[in-house]
Parts: sequence; structure tokens; C-alpha cells
Amino acid sequence: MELFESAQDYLERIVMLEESVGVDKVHAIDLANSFGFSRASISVAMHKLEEEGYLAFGPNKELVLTAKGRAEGQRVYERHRVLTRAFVSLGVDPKTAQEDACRVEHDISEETFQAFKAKYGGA
Amino acid sequence: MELFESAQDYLERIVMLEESVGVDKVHAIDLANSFGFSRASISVAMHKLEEEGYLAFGPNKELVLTAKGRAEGQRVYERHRVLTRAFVSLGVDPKTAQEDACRVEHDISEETFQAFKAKYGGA
DNA sequence: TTACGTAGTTAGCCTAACCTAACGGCATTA
DNA sequence: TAATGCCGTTAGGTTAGGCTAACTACGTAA
Repeated sequence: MELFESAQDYLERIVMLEESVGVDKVHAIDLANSFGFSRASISVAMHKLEEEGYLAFGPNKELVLTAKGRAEGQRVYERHRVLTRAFVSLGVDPKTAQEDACRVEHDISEETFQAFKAKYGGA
Repeated sequence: MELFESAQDYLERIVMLEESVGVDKVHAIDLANSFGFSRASISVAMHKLEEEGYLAFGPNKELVLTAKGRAEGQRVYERHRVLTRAFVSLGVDPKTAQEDACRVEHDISEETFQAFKAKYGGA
């Protein structure tokens, strides 16, 4: 089954949160707060991701990414970072660049992403 | 009421079709063929656009854009052209660039669009 | 003139992705 | 120990945007 688009966002955000300083385990509530969505929506989405093998629930409901889930999250996160950097390089305000990257990251082909990465990917 | 995203595509496509050589009047069937959607889906969408004042139906069901509809269609079409040109400039295959532009055109802020236009907007 | 093909419409269905309301488990605290 | 509050879940609802099936209207061709 195809990974639904919102799921890419969730996996990406889990990876982002995990990389935040001071964050140990990520819970569903953290995603809900981060996106401003209801706990219910996140709960349902997490169970779908579990069914499809992208994550598991730890003993205290921590969200534990599988290798497959982590790879996908990191893939999307990299797109996010490259696109944000590209937009900022073009003169866009960092906050706006970030928001736009968050939507565009799902929409561009691998080819177009690689073109951006080649031009704007360097640190 | 906010203009739903698919509606932007429809208005844009009507403008594109009108500008095609040899095209006189655009009908719903032309959109259906162009997108590969059913006639039913297009029919419903066109009536919504009519209700909201973006177009009218001519005596033979031609789709007649209002000033408001044409402005919106042209706005989206310009985004499409600028983004396609930008992606091609980055080395992306024209067909892929076109497809990606078609999705990204809805997602970027005016600020980011203007940044692309400034850099890649020239003929 | 009947029959056919094309275009548009209507009704009803599906999925993705959100929502609220209500409830269960668990820990902390008065 | 009983109440409080937080987190997660379940049930049911909404909206956007597609679908098929079946109907209508109209023009053309046999």
C-alpha cells in the first residue's frame, strides 16, 4: 500500500522531534501539540503506521520507528531541509521558507529534488 | 468562501486550453479529457464554480470565464509557467518540471513565488 | 424516422484526513 | 482513598475530491 501523504509528515516530525535537544522518547501527544491536531487524529494515524510497519509502540506508548519508518522520515526531512535552504537562498523569509518547504516536500519528483539538492544542498 | 484547490486547477486549465491554437470554446468534456477525470466530476465542479461566480455557461454549454475566474486562472497559470521554467533551469526534464510545477503552484506562498519569479521569471 | 453516439447531469458511493464527544487507564495529590 | 488531570482510544461526523451507473438531450446517420 502507498504511504498516505500525511503519514510522511508524521514520520518526518517524529525524526525532527527525536533530534531536538532534551527529547528522549516521542509520544503521540507530542505530535498532536506539534501539529495542532487532536489526540484522536494522531492516535488513529499512529495505529495505521504501526499496521503498515513504520513504527511500534513501546511499553509506555512511546513511538518507536522501525528501520523502514526511520528511513522514510529521514528522507522527507532531508527534502524539507534542502528546500528550506533553497528558498532562503532565493531571499525568502526563513519562517515562510520553512512553511512552504513543508508542503512542497511532498509534491516534487525525485528528479526535481535532486536538482535542488545539487544547487542548494551544500551546508 | 475559499476557492478549493482543485478549482484553481480547473480555472488554470481553461485558460491554458483557450490559449491553445485552434481552440475556440472550451467545454466540460475538454477538461475531463485533459485531466483524465470523469465527466461527472467536472460537471459538479463547474457548477460550483458557476455558483461562486468564476464562470458562466454559454448557450451551448461553453465555459465562459468571468473576470474573476479569468484573473484566478491566469494567476495560477503564471505560477505554473514560472515554476516550470525554474525547474528546467535547474536541469530538470521539461515534462517532469511541468508535472511538479502543477502541484507546487498551489502550495507556495506569494513571497516564495515572487522570489522564484525574480530569479527565473525572465522569458 | 428510428437508432446511435456524444455531452452533460444526478444520485449515490468511497477515501483521506481532519474534528468533537465520551470513555478508559494511570499517576499524582489532597 | 478518592478526586483530578493527562494521555490514549473509540465512535461518529465533516469536507474535499474523486468514482460509477443511469438518465436526459441533442445531433447525425442509416
